[in-house]
Amino acid sequence: MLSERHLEVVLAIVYEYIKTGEPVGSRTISRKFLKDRSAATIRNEMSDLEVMEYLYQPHTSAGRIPTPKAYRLYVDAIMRRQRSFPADSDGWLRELRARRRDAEEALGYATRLLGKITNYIGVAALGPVEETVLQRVEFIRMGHRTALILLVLKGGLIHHKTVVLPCDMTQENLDELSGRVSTVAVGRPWGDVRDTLQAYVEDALERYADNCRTAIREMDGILTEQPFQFFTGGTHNVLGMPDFNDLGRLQAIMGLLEEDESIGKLVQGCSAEKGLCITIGDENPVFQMRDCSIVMASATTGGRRAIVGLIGPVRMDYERSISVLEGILGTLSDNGESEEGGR
Amino acid sequence: MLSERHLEVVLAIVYEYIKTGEPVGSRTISRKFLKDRSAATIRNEMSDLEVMEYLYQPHTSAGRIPTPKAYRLYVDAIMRRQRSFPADSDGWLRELRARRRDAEEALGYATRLLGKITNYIGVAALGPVEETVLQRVEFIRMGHRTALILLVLKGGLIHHKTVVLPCDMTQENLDELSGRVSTVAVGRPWGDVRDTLQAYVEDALERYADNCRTAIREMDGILTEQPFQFFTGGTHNVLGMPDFNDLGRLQAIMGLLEEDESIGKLVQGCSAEKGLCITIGDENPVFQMRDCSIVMASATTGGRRAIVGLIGPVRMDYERSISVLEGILGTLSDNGESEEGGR
DNA sequence: CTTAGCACTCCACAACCGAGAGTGCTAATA
DNA sequence: TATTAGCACTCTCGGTTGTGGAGTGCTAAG
Repeated sequence: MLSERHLEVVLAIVYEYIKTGEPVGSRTISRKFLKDRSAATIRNEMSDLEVMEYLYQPHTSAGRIPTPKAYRLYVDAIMRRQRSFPADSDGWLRELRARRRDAEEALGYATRLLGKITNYIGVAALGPVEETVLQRVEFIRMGHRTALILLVLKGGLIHHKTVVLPCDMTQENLDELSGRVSTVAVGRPWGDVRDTLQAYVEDALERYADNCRTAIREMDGILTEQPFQFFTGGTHNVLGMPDFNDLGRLQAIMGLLEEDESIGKLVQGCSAEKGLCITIGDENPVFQMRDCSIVMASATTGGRRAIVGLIGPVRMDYERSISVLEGILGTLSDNGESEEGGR
Repeated sequence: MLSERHLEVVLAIVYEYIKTGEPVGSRTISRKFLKDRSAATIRNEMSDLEVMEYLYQPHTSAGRIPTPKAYRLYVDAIMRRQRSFPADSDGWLRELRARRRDAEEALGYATRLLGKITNYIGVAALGPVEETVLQRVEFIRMGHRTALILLVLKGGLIHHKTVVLPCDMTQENLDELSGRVSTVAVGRPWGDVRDTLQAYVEDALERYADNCRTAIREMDGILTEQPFQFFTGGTHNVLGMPDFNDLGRLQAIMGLLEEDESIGKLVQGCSAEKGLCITIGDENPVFQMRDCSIVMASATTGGRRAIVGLIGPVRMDYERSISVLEGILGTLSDNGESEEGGR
């Protein structure tokens, strides 16, 4: 198995390779990290590590490059360490805090910020509100047989949708309808009242039964579907990187980041577990991203689950990425001020 | 000046260069376009065109490449021609039409669609509503001293903003306030009623004067600022293109497309004049876009001014781009069905 | 177990060369 | 006078060759 020194060597190689991007030779390790051992000794270790699939050589007589397996080792190691905020992003964090009121705007800004600070790609997914409690319901007549459904949720989130009703209604009728719906539905979780409401309108409002059914169906659609929203920022950052010199692959990646479903797939691994989550290279569910790693974490902002992350090359600076992400996340999340690791 | 044949030659060169991307030689022109003239004759013309700055050579003994000046000539020429819809995008247009109800969603989809069909970058800017007529005003209490301002405009556009008031108010007070504001402001252009409203609340509601002033100020902010919204789609399309082999420049371009102001600058040239508008290479106001051309046009969708465009390399297929853009725009714009050129 | 020494491998880079495409010029032609 | 054929010249592109350097694997000695 892995001896203590094997571990030292492989971690050193990952560290060095992340910094330089060049295959790492035995001399380098001997000179910079394990000063009391000669290059030849290191070479033997490296040879072992190669058969264990922690390293590989692009060709004989080149240095070694870490495999995803080695990165995993490295990442697990630094996850145990304590980190501190990067100092340079303080001003931006203030700016971010100012936008925290609107979750969508905040996440949009956060992704751009992540991109700017780290030079990787920032991504975010904003989930539905944790508990959907209606605060206000309005039906507004827009034209013949079309009405605007307007729902204000507790917490200030607003949903609206223009719908076509089976038959025309005056604004007065609609007001009456929204009044009745309000008395039943406002202040309680939607899940609890939906069926009650259904029964109630069937019973009391048989005059507009069709319209009511449509309206409630639409409301239910709005409130239970509540799709994730996705954000990206700084996609252009990875353009110059030597790790992405294959433009075809890079194009595939950029293409994915324009589709909501793909981003959804990427972050879904994180949605389960709490806290930081890192997928390296081909660990992640979309094969086009095999050259990328994703560092992500979840938070609650404005009562909604959010996943914020960074996409970079497998050879990304995980340590710094984690720090920055935690900084952003701390600022973003509902339990306010810096709450972890801080300086 | 430009003789008839000079023109023929330069147009042929642009046409051929757009198709192949290779410098065009005199033989090619003689063989494919001006069959009754020899290569030597064409060479003389080309020499003239070079001193007139319509063409240039990347090096001696290469063919000629058109300058922006030549592209301008070419574009002006094809603008005069009648075009027909590209047949292949019919299914997508139907899809687009289905989303026309919500201008924002429609434009988002339109840019992605443009990207997909043309393999260039789709952009769009959505302006403010032409006439801001309030249909409904609500103030909703969210917490101590914070309230949600909810404005429904004629046409179905919704604005909302959470504001902090100078002093706390009950929901009843807020309802009264919104009732009063509604009676004055609903159904008339905001510009006409703002001052009336101001005077009225000062007069009749001196009890909440501070709050009213804040509320009206915020409303005015929402309704008069009404910033443009911007959309992009298919940014990854240009990645493989040989015209953008300088990754540094490409990165600058992609960076710009993430900033709203930059896109604003790019489309502002179009906002003035009606109809189609093409900027070629360094004609456009942002120097980083000197390798790009933009084909754009404006429309009205959902009562709002929209500018939709395509960004491609200077060597883009203008003819096809224009066709596609017109197709999209026709589907998108308020006066409904295909209204120009169409098959 | 560790290390110095050495032969070997392979890449990266530069120099070189020839083929091909296209031009400019000149002199002949209609 | 406008057009064209012919020809020498230039420049790029692709392939080949050669060299320096970095790094390895192996062996034998400490």
